[in-house]
Amino acid sequence: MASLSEVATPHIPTTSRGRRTRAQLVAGARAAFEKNGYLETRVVDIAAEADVAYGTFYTYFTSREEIFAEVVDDLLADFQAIAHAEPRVGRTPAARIERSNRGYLRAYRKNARMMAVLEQTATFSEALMEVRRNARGYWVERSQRAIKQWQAEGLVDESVDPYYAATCLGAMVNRSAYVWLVLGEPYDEDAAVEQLTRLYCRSLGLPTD
Amino acid sequence: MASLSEVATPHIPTTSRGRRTRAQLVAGARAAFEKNGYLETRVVDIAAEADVAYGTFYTYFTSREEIFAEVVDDLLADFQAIAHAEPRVGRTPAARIERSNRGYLRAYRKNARMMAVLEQTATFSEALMEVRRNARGYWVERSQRAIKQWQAEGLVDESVDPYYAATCLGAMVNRSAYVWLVLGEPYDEDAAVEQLTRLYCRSLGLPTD
Amino acid sequence: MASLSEVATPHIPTTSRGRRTRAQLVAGARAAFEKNGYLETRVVDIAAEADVAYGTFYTYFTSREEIFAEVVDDLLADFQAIAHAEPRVGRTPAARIERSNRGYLRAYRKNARMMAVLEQTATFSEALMEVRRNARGYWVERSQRAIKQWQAEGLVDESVDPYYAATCLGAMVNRSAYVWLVLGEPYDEDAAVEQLTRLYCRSLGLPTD
Amino acid sequence: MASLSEVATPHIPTTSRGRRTRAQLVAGARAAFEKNGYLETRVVDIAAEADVAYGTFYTYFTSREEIFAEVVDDLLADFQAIAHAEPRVGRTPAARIERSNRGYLRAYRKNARMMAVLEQTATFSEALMEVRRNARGYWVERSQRAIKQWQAEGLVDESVDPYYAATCLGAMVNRSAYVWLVLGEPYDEDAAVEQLTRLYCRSLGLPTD
DNA sequence: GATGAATGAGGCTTCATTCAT
DNA sequence: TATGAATGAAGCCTCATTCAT
Repeated sequence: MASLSEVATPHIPTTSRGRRTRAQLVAGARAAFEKNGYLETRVVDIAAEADVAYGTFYTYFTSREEIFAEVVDDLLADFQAIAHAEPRVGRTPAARIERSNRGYLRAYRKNARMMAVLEQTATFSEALMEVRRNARGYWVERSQRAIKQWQAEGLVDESVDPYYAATCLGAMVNRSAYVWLVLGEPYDEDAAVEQLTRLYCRSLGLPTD
Repeated sequence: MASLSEVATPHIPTTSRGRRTRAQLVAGARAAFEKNGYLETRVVDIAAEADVAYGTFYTYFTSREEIFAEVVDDLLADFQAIAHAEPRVGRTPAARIERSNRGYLRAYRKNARMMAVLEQTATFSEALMEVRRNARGYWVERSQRAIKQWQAEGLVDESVDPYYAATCLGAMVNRSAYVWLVLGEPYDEDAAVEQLTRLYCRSLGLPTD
Repeated sequence: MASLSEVATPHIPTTSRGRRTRAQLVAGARAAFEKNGYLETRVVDIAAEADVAYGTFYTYFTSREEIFAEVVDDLLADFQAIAHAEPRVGRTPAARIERSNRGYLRAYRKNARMMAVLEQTATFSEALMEVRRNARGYWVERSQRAIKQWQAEGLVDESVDPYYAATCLGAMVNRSAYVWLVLGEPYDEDAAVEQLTRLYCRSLGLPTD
Repeated sequence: MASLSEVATPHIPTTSRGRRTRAQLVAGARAAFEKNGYLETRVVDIAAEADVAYGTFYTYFTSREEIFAEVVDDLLADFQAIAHAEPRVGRTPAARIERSNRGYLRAYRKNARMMAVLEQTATFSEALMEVRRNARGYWVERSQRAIKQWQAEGLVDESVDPYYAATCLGAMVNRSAYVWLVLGEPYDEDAAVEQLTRLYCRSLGLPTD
């Protein structure tokens, strides 16, 4: 997954004081974005959250876009880390699917506010649309490969198109997480994982164990 | 479904000339929103698209948000109309599900640009979030009732939770449409409907006919 | 002489009220530039001098540069008009030179403050340097042609190089005007014209009448 | 001629390291001013050119204006030195005038970039206007004395006003140098000196040798 | 002394909304 | 009713100067 902030060239501090200030700004930016969304966040809000003067923001970043890119990079890295931290508890397809779903929901829940902001920005920023596209591509690609593998093993019948299945089931998990964790529809994590996994497996004709 | 613009009290023209101008503005607004998204659309753009003077906008609307509400009302009405215009070709669950999915995709495709804009605005406007919540509620409610009915008829087993299933499968259809029609991922409508329906049915344990 | 504002595309008002406001802005800009120089003139100063709101400036101009270009165009037109309004009182070279010098000094005096501002801006703006270059070229070209003519008539000897003479004598008149009318060195217009003309004629070997 | 920086009280370094740093700053300032003009030169540019840290600038100078004053002092000293380094090759008025003109053009050429910057700053800084006024006064005063002397010797007739003549001919030389060396109009130094001197002498009625 | 980070005042521009014709 | 001009609040960015290490 490409880094969003790769192209950006923010000022890199030399001193430890500078490193501290820069980190404060990134943390402050995340707090501000989570509190007010991207659109309603002003540079002055970021500076206030970071507890530095207005002008200090521009010592390290040239725009709100630039610091946002860095916050998103951190977000995605954290998302991946949490999602993949789930313990492997079985080797059956259902176990793998459940593990993936649980990791996804957990990572989403831990970063729900920023995921909402990312979802927001992806609707008007071409660059962030690309970021989301890449993130989606990553999950869809993984699923597609697994489905093909299961078809090769005779576990999934050939009437299933791996591309459509991966896209649709990915959409299901991603959007369900949004509905529960951003829109705030009622849910229980265990039940959600269980039902998501059941629907996922049965739609492919896989045993639910 | 509540109308977004119910609360607003827009100026209602008495003369036919006024009605024409007002209609031009609504059409111009939709064109402008579709072209540039909500955020990048200025009142001046709407007036220009409508081919009326800047100030005329405020003869009929008090704000950009107000005219947007009206555009969204029209959008949702059109969406419903198209979605429900699908011919009933069978009485089996699979036939009903396919009809619903096909109607949804068709309606989405016909209004894809505005759906993208609605998706955008729903990320920062509480009122529009409510509109989307209602639209979602409508589809989920319908599905939930159908699933319960199928369970009563013994077609769907009791391990399926109607609320989660309706939520997740609704998310699947809604998000897949977004991925294909807004993000532009490749798809073929017939194949998409067929696969969506297959996944939908099998996840519930329904025959795909 | 090319117009500086040719490329600019300012908003052209439709109504008479708009025309009045725009004219107020141009007049206010000139007043502000004359009072504080180009560098110390803020958009807010121009708006204040024009007695309009801050934002109104941007209804007609996109920047301080743009309105300045228009003020300079007006300045140069006025300069030319005044300089050429001198009555023709004789046909001898000395009479023509005196007439030119008197016209130049008079036009300079009537526009001295803006000439100072133009001189200032020409030191850092490539576009305005070009304007000044053109204005200079106009006068030098005229002189050069006259000198060649006088050489052809045997009034000026061949040791004079028309290009250098026109350049140097143009520099003399132009800079003397600056010294007297911008720097404020003491001078009397009649004496200045008389002495300038004397030096000019004698340097070329022309009779001073 | 008064020194521009006389009133200022810059920090005078005690150590040799300090002296070196200070000298680097002055050299860097000149380089920066010549590169970008006064207005576009930032303190950070000066520090960068001098290869010292940003804050070090303020160890030795209190402002951009202060270091500029010092650069200008150096400039004028160098100008004088070069202008006066011309060998005395004759005692006739024409020889003295030619020597002065040649020295002026040579000194101007060697310092053309900074002369342009000085010309720029003199349009908005009262202090630098004074500096230029003094420099001008120096040359005009010298010429005026010479003309009076020549009048006493019967070499220049009484119709010439020494003040006007010195002012105008000084303006001619000064502005011609600017036109050639700052504006970049084509010129050849020998021809320029020759023609300037010819015009200068003949305007006063002096033999050109 | 030298360094590089922190500060915040100042000026610019946009554009939703109001107003005069 | 239609028009298009006028308004000014809000947010952005720069950079001279000050400060902590």
